[in-house]
Amino acid sequence: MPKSIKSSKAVEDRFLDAAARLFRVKGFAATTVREIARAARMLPGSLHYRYPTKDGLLLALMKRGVETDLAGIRAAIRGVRDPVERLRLALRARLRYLLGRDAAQVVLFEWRALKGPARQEMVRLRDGYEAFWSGLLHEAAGTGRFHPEIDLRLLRFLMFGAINGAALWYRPEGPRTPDEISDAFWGLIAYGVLDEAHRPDDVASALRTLSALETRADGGAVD
Amino acid sequence: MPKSIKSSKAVEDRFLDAAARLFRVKGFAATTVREIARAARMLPGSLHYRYPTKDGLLLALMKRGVETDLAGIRAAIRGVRDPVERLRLALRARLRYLLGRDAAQVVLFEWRALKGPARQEMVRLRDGYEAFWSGLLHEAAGTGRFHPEIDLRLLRFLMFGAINGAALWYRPEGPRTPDEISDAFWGLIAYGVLDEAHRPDDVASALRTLSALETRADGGAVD
Amino acid sequence: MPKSIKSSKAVEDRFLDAAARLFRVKGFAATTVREIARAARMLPGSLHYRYPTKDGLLLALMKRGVETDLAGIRAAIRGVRDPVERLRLALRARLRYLLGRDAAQVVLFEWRALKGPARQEMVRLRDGYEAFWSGLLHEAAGTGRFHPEIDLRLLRFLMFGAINGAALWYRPEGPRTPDEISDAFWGLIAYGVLDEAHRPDDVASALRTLSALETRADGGAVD
Amino acid sequence: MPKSIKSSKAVEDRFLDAAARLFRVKGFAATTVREIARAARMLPGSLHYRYPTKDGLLLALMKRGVETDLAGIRAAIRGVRDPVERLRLALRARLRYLLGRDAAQVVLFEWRALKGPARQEMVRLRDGYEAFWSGLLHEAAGTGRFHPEIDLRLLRFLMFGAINGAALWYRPEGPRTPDEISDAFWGLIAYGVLDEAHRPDDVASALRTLSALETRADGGAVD
DNA sequence: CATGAATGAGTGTTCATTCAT
DNA sequence: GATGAATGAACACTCATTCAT
Repeated sequence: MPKSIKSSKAVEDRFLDAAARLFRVKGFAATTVREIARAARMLPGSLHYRYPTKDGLLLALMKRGVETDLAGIRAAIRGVRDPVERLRLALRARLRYLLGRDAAQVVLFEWRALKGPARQEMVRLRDGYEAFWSGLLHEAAGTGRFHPEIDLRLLRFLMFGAINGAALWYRPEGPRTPDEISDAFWGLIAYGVLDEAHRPDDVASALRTLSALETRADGGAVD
Repeated sequence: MPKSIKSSKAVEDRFLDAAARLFRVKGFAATTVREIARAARMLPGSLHYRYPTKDGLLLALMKRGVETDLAGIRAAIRGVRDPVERLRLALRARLRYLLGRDAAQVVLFEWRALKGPARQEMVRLRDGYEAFWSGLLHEAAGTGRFHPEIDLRLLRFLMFGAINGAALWYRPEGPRTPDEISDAFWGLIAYGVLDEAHRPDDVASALRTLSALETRADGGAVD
Repeated sequence: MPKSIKSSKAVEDRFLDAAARLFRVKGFAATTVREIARAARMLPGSLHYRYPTKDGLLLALMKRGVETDLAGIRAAIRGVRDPVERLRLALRARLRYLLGRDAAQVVLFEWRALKGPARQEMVRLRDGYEAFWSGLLHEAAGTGRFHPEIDLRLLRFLMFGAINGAALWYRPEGPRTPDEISDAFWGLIAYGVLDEAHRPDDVASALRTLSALETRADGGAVD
Repeated sequence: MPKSIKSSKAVEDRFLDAAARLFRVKGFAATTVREIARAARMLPGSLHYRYPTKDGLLLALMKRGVETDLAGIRAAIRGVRDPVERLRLALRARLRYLLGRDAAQVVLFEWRALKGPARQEMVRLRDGYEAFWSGLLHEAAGTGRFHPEIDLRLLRFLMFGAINGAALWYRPEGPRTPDEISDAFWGLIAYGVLDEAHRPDDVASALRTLSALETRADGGAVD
């Protein structure tokens, strides 16, 4: 029954899309299932038929979000060899996805709403995602073109903080495309703010940070 | 009656402290006023006596957060002349506040929950805060030690994204103090990731971004 | 087509058996049609094909219960002439049915759930059943071996109360078979608890009760 | 605050009385909390303020029922010495309570609705109640006026089955008072149905039943 | 000032029933 | 005959807010 499978998938997507938009705009807790159903042009009972609980809907949304995100990034760097360039392109894909899909922002801000097993599954998902980025960073650093003193884990947090933060201020009608913003961030991170003429003699020591890695309370360290 | 004023202030602080902690852990919408009252060892009726609405409580919390934050930053840079150093110290103070107390973290993600006048007041509060940082950045850039092509607004977003993001991953038992994290971020931003030997000849063009400023949908642009 | 009739009957029995068990364990109102369908290894739609309403299912269950019960009792007393012995054997058959299958227990407590026409039909069913027992009792009393002062309607209630009550405390793994329990009840009812040496002189007056029959609110009196 | 305590107790009683009546007429599962609140002339939220869950309301109702029942029975037999007469008076009190208050019947039929800890507490309550009756029966048998072959546990089930069953057929407008019904039952149980002239020679063997006591699945045997 | 009982609109969820396939 | 997706009214329960004391 290609018809029924197709329509079933389409119905689920309608629910997930509607939920993603509302969760992004109003937040998970402030969004009612009735609003989601109405936005999907269905009735509350029908939503419950597919997703028995509101938490389950959020989890399904987040899963789809992470998968789509990773797929987009992998496609963006496919065939590119230079690890530093791969990092730049990955950042581009990430920001493009973050600003283009509602689900991505939901993943960022609403994971506190999940409890118990659903939360654990989300943590697992996120750890996998972070591990992927750790890999990209290690490969880029492995070229020898990075200052050797740089703490890659803090660098990852810096990059992600900047990129994710864009979800809070970006407006589609603004003057820059996501790609331009991403490249600008990358430029700042790669080359620094200070003119070369005004740098201290020993940049290395300024970049040096503690080497011990903290251990994460909710799972092992990725980096 | 300094006594009564003091005790009144203390009671309000108990409510705000309790609310700050709960909002951070569970989110604004997922926290009930009964929980806040119980955490402050009061009864729901008493909470409503001080803060007639839940939105009002969030707004008061945000106001206190911005004031405390700004006071900490101003104290940190008092007497320091060099604008670049002032920027570094301000970042330190900001992260110290963000990681040390619960209060302001709620500002980052929960303002979506506010509606109508409360939301407008929140936007005004945030705009004032951002204007302060814009001032710091312009002064630093005014030294001539920044690459002239840098978009200060994007730089502010980069810095704030990184700093605010730390609220999501920082653990007090981790290996670094807030000051160390802040300095490390500043080091990366100031000097860049790439070794000087591997930079392109024309860093300026890589840093150049569009000059037009986007207009903010929810208020005027600050920068 | 004896085949299709047979299979149709078998399917209906699967539904009724599943419903009987669940109604006994959880009660009528607390049992969902989905649970019944699942227990019968069918889907909700299929259950509704046979029994369009949940009330109808309960009614069908009750009908089957009364029919099976009466058939068992009739078989047990077939060929026995002595009306008192017929009464003892009927009690045995009744308890055997009640404890052996789930079906009829639901009749005892769940008819409150029915409304309107279904409830009237249930009352009719029950009245017919009670009329059968009234006949048995009148025949036994007609032998002249009963104390003449005994109110046969109250005696019927006593017997039924004891027998039906067994459905609430009986455990198959207990020390007595249903037949033993029934005979023990019959022994107590027939011969009394008090030793003959300790009876009052005038047992008759102690047994005498009012002769007027109450009228039933939900239908005519059977006895 | 005698006022508030008194009114608080009165409000709780209003809820319990309303719930008892509705549970008796429609059953626990078929009664909505809105109906209970309306019957108590309160709003749903107010009911929830006193009884956070519907199950808790049922449990409170049952507790009050058992306590009131026992208190009535104890008052009825106070000062009476003859154990057989005490038994007769206890049965009277029990039936009077059962037919006079809605709560009692709820205890009889709705305990299946309780789950987990609430169910265990109910079982404990019921065991205590049954133990009280066991005591009455043993004392009566201890007079030597009972047939020695009688199984007291089965006798208890017989008595309770008859008495409890009355809840299902009794109508206040009927021809007999609860006391008359109770005495009639007691007469039948005490002296038996069969006229002395028609008894078999060996009543003892007819009354004899197995001596081993079954163990209860949900707790120890009381008798 | 502080309380806590009461409110009632609204929430996530349930479930008997319908019906196109 | 059988299916299972869809329905929507109803459910138990929540909770910000009110207000008499």
